[in-house]
Amino acid sequence: MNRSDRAPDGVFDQGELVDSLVQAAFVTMAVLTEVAGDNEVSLTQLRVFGILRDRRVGVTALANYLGLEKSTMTGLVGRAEKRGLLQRAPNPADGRAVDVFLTAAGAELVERVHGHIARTLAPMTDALGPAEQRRLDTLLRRVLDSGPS
Amino acid sequence: MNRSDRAPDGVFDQGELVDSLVQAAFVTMAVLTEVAGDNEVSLTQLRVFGILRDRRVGVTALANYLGLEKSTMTGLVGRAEKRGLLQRAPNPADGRAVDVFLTAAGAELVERVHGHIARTLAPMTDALGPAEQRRLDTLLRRVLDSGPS
DNA sequence: TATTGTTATACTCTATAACTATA
DNA sequence: TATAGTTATAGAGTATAACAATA
Repeated sequence: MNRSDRAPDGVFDQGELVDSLVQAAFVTMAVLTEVAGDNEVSLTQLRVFGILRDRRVGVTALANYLGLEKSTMTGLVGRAEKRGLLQRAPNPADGRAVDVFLTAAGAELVERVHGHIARTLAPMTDALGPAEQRRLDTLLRRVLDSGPS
Repeated sequence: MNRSDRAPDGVFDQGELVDSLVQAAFVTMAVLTEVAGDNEVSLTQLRVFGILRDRRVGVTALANYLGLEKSTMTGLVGRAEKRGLLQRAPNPADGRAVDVFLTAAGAELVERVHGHIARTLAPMTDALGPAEQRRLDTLLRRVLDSGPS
C-alpha cells in the first residue's frame, strides 16, 4: 500500500505522523476484525475472552475494562454463554455479584485466534529488520505511554 | 500508560512489535471513535464522509471502499441523508446509478471533526522529538507498504 | 445476463431507564 | 443509600436474499 493508494480514506489524511498512526490503526483493526470474524466472534467478544484468559471477572468490571455499559456486557456475556464459550457462576463472597470465566472451548478459541492474529500480522512487521523492529516498538511504546490513562 | 498497565487486554499481548501495533491501534481507534461520537456520527459514517470530501461516488463504490455490502451502504447513506449531511442524486450517465455527495452541513462537519482528531492525537505524538517523529512515521509507512493492498 | 441500488429480514452491539437483590 | 446485575426497549451497523430497473 503506497501513500498515494491510501486514497479514499480522506478524512484521516491530516498530517504526517498522525496520518500514519491512523492508517496503521485501520489496517491493524481490519486484520483483527477479519480474524475474529473467521472464528465467528466479534472483536468485542474477543477482547472479553482475552481479559478472561487468566482470571474470573464480574460483569461490571468487564464493562469497565472495555468502557461499555453493564447492560451491554450482560448481552455480550449471555450470547457467548449460549454458545458455550464462557460461563457465569454466583460469586461466593458477594451475593450480588456474578463471576464470568472461560469454558474449555472458550480458552481453546482464544489461543487459536491468538496464533491466527500473530501469523497474519507477522508479514507486515517482517518488512523491517530486527533492529528496526526494536526501534519501532520502542517509539510506539513511548507514544502509548503518553496517551490516555 | 505503562506496559504493565495495559493489562486486561490479554488476548493481544502476543509479542513485541505486534503487541505494540495492536495496542496503538486500540488507543488510536478509541480516540477516533470518541471524537466521532462527540460529533454524533459513527466511525463508519465518518469514513464515508471522508471519501466524499472531494468527489461524488456511487453506493457500490462507497461500499467497496469500506469493504461493506451495498445494502449496508444504503442504510448508512439513508440515515446520513435524513440528517442532512449528504445527498443522493441520479447519475446522468447511468440510469441505474445514484451519486452520493456531501451537503454544506456534511462538509462543515468533516472539517470540524478533522481538526478535533488532529488536536486530540497531537499530544501523543508530541511525546517524541521532531527527528523521532519522522523516524516513527517512516517505519510505520514501511510496515503499511507491506500490508494488505 | 450482469450491474446498480433498494427492500425485507435478522442478528449483534450499543445505550438509557427501570427494576431486583444484596451490601 | 449504594452497588451488581438483569430486563425492556430502541437505534445503529452489519449481512443475506430477493427484487426492480437499467445496461
